[in-house]
Amino acid sequence: MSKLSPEFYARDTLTVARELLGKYLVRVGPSGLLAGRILETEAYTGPEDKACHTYGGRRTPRTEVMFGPPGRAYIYFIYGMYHCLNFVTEPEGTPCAVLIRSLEPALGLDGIARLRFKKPYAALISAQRKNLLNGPGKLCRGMDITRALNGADLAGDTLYVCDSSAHLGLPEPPSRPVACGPRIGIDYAEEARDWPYRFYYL
DNA sequence: TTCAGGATGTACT
DNA sequence: GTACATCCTGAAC
Repeated sequence: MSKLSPEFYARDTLTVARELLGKYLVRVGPSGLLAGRILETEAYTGPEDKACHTYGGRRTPRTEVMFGPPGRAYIYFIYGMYHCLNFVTEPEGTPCAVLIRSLEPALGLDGIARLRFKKPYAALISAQRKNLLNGPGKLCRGMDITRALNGADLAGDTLYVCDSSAHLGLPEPPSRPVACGPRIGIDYAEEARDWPYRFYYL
C-alpha cells in the first residue's frame, strides 16, 4: 500500500515539505474519489517561526491540532471565506506543519469542477481549467475540504496522501527540478519573511 | 494583461 | 477592534 504513514510526517518539516512534491492528495467524500498531485508546499516550523500560528508556543483551540501527533490535517478558516490545508509534522508536541498551496487535478475532474464552478469539467473555459486547484483556498474548495476534516488522520479513509501514481491508475509523470523561495502572504513576519521555506516545481 | 479593492468570519488583543 | 498562510471581480490598458 502506498498511503503515507505517520512516520513520513514525523520528520524535519523542511524535508517533509520538499518530499511532498509529486505525491497525490486523495479525498473520498460525497463527490466521489478526488485526487490531485502536490505541486507547491510551504513549511511552518513552530515556535521560532514568526509566520507560524504556533509562534512563541501559542496554544489555542485553533492551533491545538498542531501540538498533536504527526500525520493529521490542520485546517483553518481565513479571510472569512476560505480554508487552508496543512499536514502536521515532527514528533508530537513539536507544533509544526506543511501548508499545501497547489495541486494539479488528477482524478474526479467533474467533481472538482462542480465544487469550484458548479459546472461539469467539459463546460469550463481554459482559464477555469487552469485555476481549479492552484491556490490554498481554491484547492480546499475544489477538494471539498473544510474544518469538518480538521484533525483528520491522513492515514484514514476520507483524506490521505498516496506515494504512487500507479496505485491510482495514473501514468508516472516525468521528474522535475525542485526550487525553493520565500513564502507567500507573510510580510508581517519580520526576519522569517525571507526564509526559503516554499517548495515548488520549476 | 495587470492591479486595486472588497468580501467575510474567526481568533486573538 | 484589528489582522489574517486568499480569491474574485471589474476597470484600465
